[in-house]
Amino acid sequence: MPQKKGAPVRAPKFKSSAPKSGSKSPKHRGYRAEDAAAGTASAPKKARWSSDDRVARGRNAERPRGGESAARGERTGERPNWEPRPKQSRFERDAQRTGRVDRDARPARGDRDERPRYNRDDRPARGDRDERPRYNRDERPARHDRDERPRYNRDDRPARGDRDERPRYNRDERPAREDRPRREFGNDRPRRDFRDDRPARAPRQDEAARFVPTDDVVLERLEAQAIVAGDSEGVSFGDLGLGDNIVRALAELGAASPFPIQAGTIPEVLAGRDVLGRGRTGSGKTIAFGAPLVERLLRMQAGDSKRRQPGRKPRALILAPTRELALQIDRTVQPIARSVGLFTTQIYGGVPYARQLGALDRGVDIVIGTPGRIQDLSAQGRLDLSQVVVTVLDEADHMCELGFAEPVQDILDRTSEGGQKLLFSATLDKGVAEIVERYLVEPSVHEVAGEDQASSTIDHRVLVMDQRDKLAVLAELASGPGKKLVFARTRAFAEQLADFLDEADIAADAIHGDLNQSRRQRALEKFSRGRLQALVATDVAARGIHVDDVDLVIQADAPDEYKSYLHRSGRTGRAGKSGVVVTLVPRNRRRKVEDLLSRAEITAEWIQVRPGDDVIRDLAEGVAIS
DNA sequence: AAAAAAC
Repeated sequence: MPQKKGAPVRAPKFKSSAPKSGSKSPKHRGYRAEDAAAGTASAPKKARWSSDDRVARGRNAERPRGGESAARGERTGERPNWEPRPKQSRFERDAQRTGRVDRDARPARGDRDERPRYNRDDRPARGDRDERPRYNRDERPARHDRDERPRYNRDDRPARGDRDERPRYNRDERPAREDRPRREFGNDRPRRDFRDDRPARAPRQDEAARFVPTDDVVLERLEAQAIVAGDSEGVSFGDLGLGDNIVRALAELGAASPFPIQAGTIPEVLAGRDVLGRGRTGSGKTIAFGAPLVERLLRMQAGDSKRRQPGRKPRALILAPTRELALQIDRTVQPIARSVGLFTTQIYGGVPYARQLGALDRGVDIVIGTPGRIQDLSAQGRLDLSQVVVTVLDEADHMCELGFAEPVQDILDRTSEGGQKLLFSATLDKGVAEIVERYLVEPSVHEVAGEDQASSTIDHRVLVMDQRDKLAVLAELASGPGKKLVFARTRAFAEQLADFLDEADIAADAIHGDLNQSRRQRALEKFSRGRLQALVATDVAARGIHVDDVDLVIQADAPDEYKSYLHRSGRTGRAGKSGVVVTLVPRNRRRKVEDLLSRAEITAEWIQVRPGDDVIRDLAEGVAIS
């Protein structure tokens, strides 16, 4: 198998020259066993590197030392002051930092500032790189422009009064935008009957084939029965129809009594109806479909043997748009299922088949996974979906978008005809209409009444800044205590930002689709456990992912789609907790972001900032600002 | 045009 793009690549060892004295002794702080064995390239003095040395080792000759990046050189505008390092650098640095590699050879903490930060620096040159043209340090503009400006010192900032002259962004001076009527839930419109106008099944061979660029349009919401929060007051999971074991399992998961969306949909699911559920991010949708799904399977098998029968075919299927989300759903559903003797398994890509096939052979009741691998196994005849009588689409609107719709429909076609279908999302809209018309029968549609921004626990800020100040502002925002989730629009930029933050001594890692599954999971797990200050993500982490106590969501790039804004934001402020979302916007993108927020029906405070401003520090430190 | 999702 070819090397995965994101996997660390070992540099070939250099053979010729003899080890230098400086690295020979195990007591020397530069000592590395493998260097002694393999030999070290000519590094005359260990203390400092010449630019040639650095160039010879394939590194950016002007790469800064850690910690200075944010403050240096941004305003020259002539070239980026910071450039990405090779991908494995953060990984290796992490190994060094955590001591998993070379623990004993690692210098005492105090020594580290005096020498290059990475073991990489001690590695031999790679001869094959020498021929490639390299950036020449001597051709750079003189350093003086950078050296004159010291690293930004908070205490040297002008007193507050001096800064008042800078205009604060004034909402009222913004260009008027067309008055779009607020979307209504349409309680007075006739309820749509999805069945009667269902068209004959259309051929769909070409649907995914052609690329149709779509605007970020706000689709009509579906008619829904409003769930009034107060109605579920004092109602227990047991009252809703769940059995004792399941209620106990829910309590152990921390769900003592039902959230509104759960109170609304659980009885409907138990009644066997097709259900569309819309509850905002962090409102408890997983339990809303997971718990009644288990209860239903249990009721349907009443009388059958409770024992796990080998080869038993799955009777329920839960589809999610990302592997991490599928895993997370399983972490909630599995204990509920196990409490009544049912088994779940995860079927998703990026991992070997063997384990998944083994689990299927042992017999499984609920399959949870992503479309690709499920379609794959199913087409191979190794996953029989014909007994699936309950299918859930989590993030259903997303699952109905281009690229997902086709495999999702293929999978739905393989499930038992007439099986129950449950569609859930925080942004459920008419985008699911085609699937609904094709596969659902008289769905009952639910949403929680009064879920608008006014009732939200999330606070939105837009920081308008010079494009070239972005990195500095990001570093300031990401410093400080607490978990910061940073979103970038592309994988490459996410990777760059993680490197950049790590360089700035902010423990950071990245998660995106270019990384192998184990690195994706490891990054997310480290972040969850509080071992990272910042996790930089693409939209792979925008939907559904729950991490306790993310206090700040930073959008280094504004998203393209309003739904993405809503889902990214929803990584904070979960289950009624408070949270802050900060979007970094270069001046020339203001209009675009205004439109985006308007589609998302979000009102944010707009603030003009420069690096070092109090606002930024306060946001980083979680100080509430009115 | 990007991201995600199979090998």
